[in-house]
Amino acid sequence: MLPNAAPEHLEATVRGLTVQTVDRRGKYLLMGLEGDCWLVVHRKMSGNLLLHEAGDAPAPHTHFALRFEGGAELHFVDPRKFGRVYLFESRARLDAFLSDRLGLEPLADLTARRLTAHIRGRRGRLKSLLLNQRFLAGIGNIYADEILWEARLHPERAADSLTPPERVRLLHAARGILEAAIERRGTTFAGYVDETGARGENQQHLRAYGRTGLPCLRCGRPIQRIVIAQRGTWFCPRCQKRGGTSPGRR
DNA sequence: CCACGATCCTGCTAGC
DNA sequence: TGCTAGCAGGATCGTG
Repeated sequence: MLPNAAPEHLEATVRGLTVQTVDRRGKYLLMGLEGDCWLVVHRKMSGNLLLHEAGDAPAPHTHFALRFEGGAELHFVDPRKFGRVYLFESRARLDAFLSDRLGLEPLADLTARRLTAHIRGRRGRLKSLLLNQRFLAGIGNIYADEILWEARLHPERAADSLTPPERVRLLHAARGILEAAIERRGTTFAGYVDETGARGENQQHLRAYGRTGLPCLRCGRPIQRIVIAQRGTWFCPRCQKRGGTSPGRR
């Protein structure tokens, strides 16, 4: 789980340094330590970061822990072992890593003008594009489906075929879905919990993801499941027409 | 630029 | 009840 640092090197480098900042870029958690040193965590599919008291027995599948002065410990628990912890020894190297992988932040950088410029020449399907972290950073399978449902856009629409009003709908849906999910402290399906072990609430508000056969909450038509880019994809075949115009319009 | 499949892992569950 | 195949919130790489 340490792709860019040997465990001994990471431990020796980080030991004794104060955590000065905690931030996020896409799905990467950024811990800024003294001396321009950066610990970066990606939870991938099954990782959880849990705050423990010193001496608490680590949960099964605990692969990494930081012990702080005063006795708190931050444990990285990840059954599937897809999660990763990176060490960067300067902000410049961290930024190079991030900018290689991540596009615009939907909650910070996204404007209609930038979306328009960014989407030009993208002939792939909307769903695939939303999952592409180099396009927009931080959107995963659940929120991609929720965003497209909210925007009333078919997941297989060619991205560069969107009209200006459709792009505005996509932009507003991306912001709105992510803001609401954050407000509800995340979406807990299999095991996601926050650092205190608390589950999110957003799974109670999903309108497309996982709702095969259940009535669309806008029009009543059953939600349909297809597969795009090897990922389950849920949408309303009436509200999210391939061609564009949908019943909620006008 | 894009689609697809394989890959890294373990846990859960639907179906037999 | 017990077994097993298939699937899962992600990202990367190779092939075409």
